[in-house]
Amino acid sequence: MKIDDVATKFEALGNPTRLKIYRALVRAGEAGTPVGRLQERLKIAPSTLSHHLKTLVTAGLIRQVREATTLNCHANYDVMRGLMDFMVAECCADAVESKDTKSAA
Amino acid sequence: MKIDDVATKFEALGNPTRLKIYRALVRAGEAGTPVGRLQERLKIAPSTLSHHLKTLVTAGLIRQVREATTLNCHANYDVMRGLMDFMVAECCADAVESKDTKSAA
DNA sequence: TCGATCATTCTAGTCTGATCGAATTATCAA
DNA sequence: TTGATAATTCGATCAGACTAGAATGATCGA
Repeated sequence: MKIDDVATKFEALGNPTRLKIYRALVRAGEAGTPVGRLQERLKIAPSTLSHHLKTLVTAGLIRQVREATTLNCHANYDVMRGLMDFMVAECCADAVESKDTKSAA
Repeated sequence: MKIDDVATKFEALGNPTRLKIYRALVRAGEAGTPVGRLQERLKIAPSTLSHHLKTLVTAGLIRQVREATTLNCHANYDVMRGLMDFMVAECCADAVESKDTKSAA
């Protein structure tokens, strides 16, 4: 994952409202959550919610699947894993080593 | 870590320039990197760099230690670890399970 | 087709963030 | 103290983000 892509995803997660949406979707697991239910639970104006969902979809963090009249939203776990990998591999190789050294000392 | 704090940290990492700064600091390890060296390596205007560093410090992602005339910048590895923990514990418990189930199937 | 529900898009207002040049503060060497 | 270097703060501009009400599009039951 390129660093600009990572930044885009972090930016998407950097808004409190969007982070709550994302967390709700991740917790929902494979079943996902319809837009309407998110709206009820998080008490967000529909237009605002839709705006944030679009941002999350564009960032690749979630996807939406139409099921009859409702739109079901799912977290993209692979992308989340990619972010974690970036934090660990691209960033934290030295960090972990340093930390271990420190802890051991 | 509260969800708003997490959002603040993600937001800080959500700017490409800041993410590059942060990555450079994480890679620098315990030794850290002076502001001036960051400025040389990343080719950012001093005032812009200072602005972003302030944001990272405020978010708690890095800290600065004065050493004579230079300011040495360090990544806060504990905070990074806290972010990872949030992703895993607050978010991904179901995700990992679902993934394993899927992979096994 | 009509009506109802679900969700998005449009439009607009407000606000915050990114950037950089210029001026300022801080530290040290001589 | 003076001069030099390091870094921040100030001031201004510009672009983009957040929010939400109103209007529109999509889907299905009757």
